Amino acid sequence: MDVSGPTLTARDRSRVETRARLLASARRLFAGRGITRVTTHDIAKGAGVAAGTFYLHFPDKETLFREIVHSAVDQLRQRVERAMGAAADAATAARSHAEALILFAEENRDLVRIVFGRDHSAAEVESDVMDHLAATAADTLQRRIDQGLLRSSLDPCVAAQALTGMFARAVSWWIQDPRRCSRETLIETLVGIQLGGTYSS
Amino acid sequence: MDVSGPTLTARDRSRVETRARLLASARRLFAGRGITRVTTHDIAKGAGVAAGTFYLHFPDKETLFREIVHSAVDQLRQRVERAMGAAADAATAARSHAEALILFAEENRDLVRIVFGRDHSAAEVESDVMDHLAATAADTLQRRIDQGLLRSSLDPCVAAQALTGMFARAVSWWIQDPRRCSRETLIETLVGIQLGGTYSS
Amino acid sequence: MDVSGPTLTARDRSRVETRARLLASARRLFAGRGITRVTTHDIAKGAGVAAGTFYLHFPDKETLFREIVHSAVDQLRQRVERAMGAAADAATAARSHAEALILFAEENRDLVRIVFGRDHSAAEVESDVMDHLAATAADTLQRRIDQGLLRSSLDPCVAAQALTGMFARAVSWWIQDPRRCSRETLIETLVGIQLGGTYSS
Amino acid sequence: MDVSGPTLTARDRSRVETRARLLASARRLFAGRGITRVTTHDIAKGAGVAAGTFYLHFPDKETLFREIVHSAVDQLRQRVERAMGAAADAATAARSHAEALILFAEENRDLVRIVFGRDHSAAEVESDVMDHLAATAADTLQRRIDQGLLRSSLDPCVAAQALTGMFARAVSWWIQDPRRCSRETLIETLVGIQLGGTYSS
DNA sequence: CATGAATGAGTCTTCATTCAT
DNA sequence: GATGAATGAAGACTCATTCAT
Repeated sequence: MDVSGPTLTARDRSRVETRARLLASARRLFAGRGITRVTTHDIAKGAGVAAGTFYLHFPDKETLFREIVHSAVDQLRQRVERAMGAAADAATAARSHAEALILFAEENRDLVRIVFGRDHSAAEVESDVMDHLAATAADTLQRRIDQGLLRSSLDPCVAAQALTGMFARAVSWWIQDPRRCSRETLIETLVGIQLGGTYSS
Repeated sequence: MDVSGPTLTARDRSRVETRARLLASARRLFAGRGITRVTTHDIAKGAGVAAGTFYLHFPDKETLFREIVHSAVDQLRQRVERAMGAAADAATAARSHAEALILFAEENRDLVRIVFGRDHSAAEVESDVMDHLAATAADTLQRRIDQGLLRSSLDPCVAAQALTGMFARAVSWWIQDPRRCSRETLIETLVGIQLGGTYSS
Repeated sequence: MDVSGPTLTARDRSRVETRARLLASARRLFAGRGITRVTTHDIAKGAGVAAGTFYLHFPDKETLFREIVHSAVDQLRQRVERAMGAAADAATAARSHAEALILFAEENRDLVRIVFGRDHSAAEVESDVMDHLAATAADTLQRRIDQGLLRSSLDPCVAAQALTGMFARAVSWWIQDPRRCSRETLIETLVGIQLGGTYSS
Repeated sequence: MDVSGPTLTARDRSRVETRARLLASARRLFAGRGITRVTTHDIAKGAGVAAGTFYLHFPDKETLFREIVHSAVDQLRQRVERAMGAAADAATAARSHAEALILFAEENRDLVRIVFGRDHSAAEVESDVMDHLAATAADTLQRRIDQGLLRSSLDPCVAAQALTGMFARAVSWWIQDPRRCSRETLIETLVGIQLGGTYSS
């Protein structure tokens, strides 16, 4: 298959593989025990390498965790963009957005639990993620304002924070135990609030 | 032996005072450095007592922190109840609710920052607070459903999580730096979303 | 004996004792293995206390070592001052000085070996000691210049460095193995150089 | 297979060059940070070779350092011998000796600082150097005794240690900051002590 | 010869918690 | 009740050294 020449030497491949195994080991352990209760030694052992090897690939546990989360956030953004790009009207867009978000959460339950769960030793990383998501949301809302789609009484920055908080909380609450309500109910409610608020008109 | 009232009272008073000083010392230090970077020794020293005394009043740092937060949450609930009880209609109630929340946050900036800020070593406590607030919100929403005030497409549990997440995020974002927007803008937007969603009708 | 009241409580006494035992343990271990090959754990164990106790008394190994050395240097200075104060003329003073130095070295062989020996992980501490001794020597020489006792072709600063280096090297060489020459020979030679140089007139 | 001369020579040359670059890299780094704070990785990287290559040329850091120092000491000895060989009388010899020493120190400031400076992680190497220099000095002094040039009250071994210590300390003190006194003053004082001691006759 | 990824023993340091006084 | 010295488990991180390629 890979006939593109020696882009990766055997050594490079091994390096990349070790790194990947450390990443996988960390993700697995973090999901099970939370970040603080996992040591760099645990991660190395879980990856089948020596303790020192960890530091050949990551400066510390925090940085490794950031990398895991950031790559996930990147994926999420791509998904959401693709989902919303295809939407014809506001209602469809809101629904696509919610569906993409929830699907992603289902496919990355471990990560959502680590980042938003009770033992979020995730600390600053959760903040970074939220800031990032909120910033993206603010951009989107600004565009809607320009298109006259947003209610004029809303401030885009505040609304971005509000919606980000709303989704993060609702989705992570649901993913904690998906039996809490049907996926459809979750989507309906989240989309409903966006489209018409909470009060019956 | 010594069964005389005053002595016991004096003892009790001193006990209560020591406890209060520990609480105050902890709150002050937590606000400045975040929970993980404050040791029980720091708290004791800040309260002017010996290290061991801490354990005469609290089993551990976590419990002490819980107590600080829980008493604050209690206050908050009383305020919100009082504020909303006086409201005539849905719009007024939503506004009163938002105002009470924001006023409380302003009066307890330290605490909000500790619980919801970047370095939320608050960990599980934030979760507890959110769960508590969401449960209260769910009750309120259920009552509104019974009164036919809530949109029928909304699930009260999901909506409660969503609104709690929305407020927590928006208010803690604003309190981090109140120059980010005027208090009025914040209130308008949060109330606006509840009353009519984000899209212009 | 100690009827001066409770200047030291039992607790203080225990604290002081622990500290003293750590100091003694360190000195013993340093002499045997050199500083770098002694860990704080070793010192604690040697003193019969737990590892953490070390840090209750000293911020680190280096500081502990400095304290050992500085108190010894203080003693040395007192001895030398006393010895030279009683001297009538230059020749007597030089001899008293050398004798005091050598006596001190004999009584503190361990320390001399640690500070000036082969494995002087003593590092900066040796430098500090030498700087200190040289500064003291410079003062003494300056006084002699004022009294017209010193040869006019000598710079007191340079001479202070030279004499300090001379004594440190010769004495630590001898203390390494006192059978290398008799104490009298050592003294004679060191005093002789000071009084008349190395060449026969 | 390849037994042709030139190839082998090229190989050898590359081997010699790699070795030289490691030596140069080490010397540069040692001067800047002191020995302990330079790792074998640093040295290899500074020489533009891989970490493992280091061990193809030197068994360890210590040995490499010894080599640097020993070659310098060899140079020094040659210089001093040449300088003193030409001297007609004792006074001239002493002056030539001092001048050669100081000139060498000026040309090898880095090395002097590493070996004798504050952070002499040089450890045992300084001792070796001093022992070597002292042994050489002892030989010289013995020869002078045989010629009747040395004061009879001096023991050549002790005097050798004393003079070695004197020069090492004074010269390294001066080289640390040559503005401390003029080169002439330094020479005058060191020669003066050798020729007539410290006291005015 | 050179490479550089991997090794893993070795240390320092922190801090919640206990307990004799 | 208060004290504060002592405890000791726990974890992060370094770096000389090896060895398969």
